[in-house]
Amino acid sequence: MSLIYVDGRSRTPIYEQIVNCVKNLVYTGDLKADDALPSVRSLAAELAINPNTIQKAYNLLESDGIIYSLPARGSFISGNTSAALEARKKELLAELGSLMKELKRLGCSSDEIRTEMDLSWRDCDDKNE
Amino acid sequence: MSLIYVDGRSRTPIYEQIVNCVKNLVYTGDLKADDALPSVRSLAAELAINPNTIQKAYNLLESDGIIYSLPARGSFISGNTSAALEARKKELLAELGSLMKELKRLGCSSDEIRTEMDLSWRDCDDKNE
DNA sequence: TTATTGTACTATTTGTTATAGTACACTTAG
DNA sequence: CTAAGTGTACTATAACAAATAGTACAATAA
Repeated sequence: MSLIYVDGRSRTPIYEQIVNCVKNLVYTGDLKADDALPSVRSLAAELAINPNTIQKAYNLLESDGIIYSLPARGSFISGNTSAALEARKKELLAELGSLMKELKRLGCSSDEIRTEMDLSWRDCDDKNE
Repeated sequence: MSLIYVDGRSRTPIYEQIVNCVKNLVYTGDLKADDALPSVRSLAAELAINPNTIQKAYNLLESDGIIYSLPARGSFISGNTSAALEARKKELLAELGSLMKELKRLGCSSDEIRTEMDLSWRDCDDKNE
């Protein structure tokens, strides 16, 4: 079973979830350079979605420099992914920033946010143990 | 000119942006109980979008208890909006939480996040001056 | 009276997402 | 060599949400 998962009820498109999922797996080290990804067809079967959706995700990953694909061979993690992933982190930090601003506009106190932040941080630890 | 604005390039639907915008204005005190909202038609004209989109947003706001509408009169801020807005804050805090978790999975350090957080906080101050 | 208000419709358009199906050239395992 | 599996490239369609277009009605306010 692969490490890639998807939430059909989410508002974010499936192909985008896959893109993010693979990026995260690379960043955490679960996937390293030249590791093979599941084939388009097998991953489609496993996630019970259309192969075209997987292909779309893989295409995006390739144009982002995260993976490379060899016809008749498979798809693999790129050798140099750091730049692309740094960009991904910047994206997420930007999201965090605008969320913060909206919360502040809503009258949320700095302490309130800090509390939520620490809570999530600790909650994340629990899952990793 | 009204305080309500919209970003046509955003992925979040226009009607949802309007809903959030009004909620924020109430929370910050820019809109108080029984204040009149722009009429469906005038706001549509001002934002250069379809009246039906405004109506959809107003309907959602009404079912959320944020506003009330009187036929042939207009739409106005509700008297008791605290419960609904507390819920909105909870929503945003939950978003913040999952964003935090993803950043942590990406290997983002607690300090890195704290820095971004402080930066956004200060940036928000600047705009309000 | 006249203009403006919220409201309620139906129909249509647009864009994105996802599915369905086919086909081709290539590699690998047997 | 054969057969299965690979990425890739198509076209067509379905499904859905979002937004637009247009009309109509009853009530209010100037």
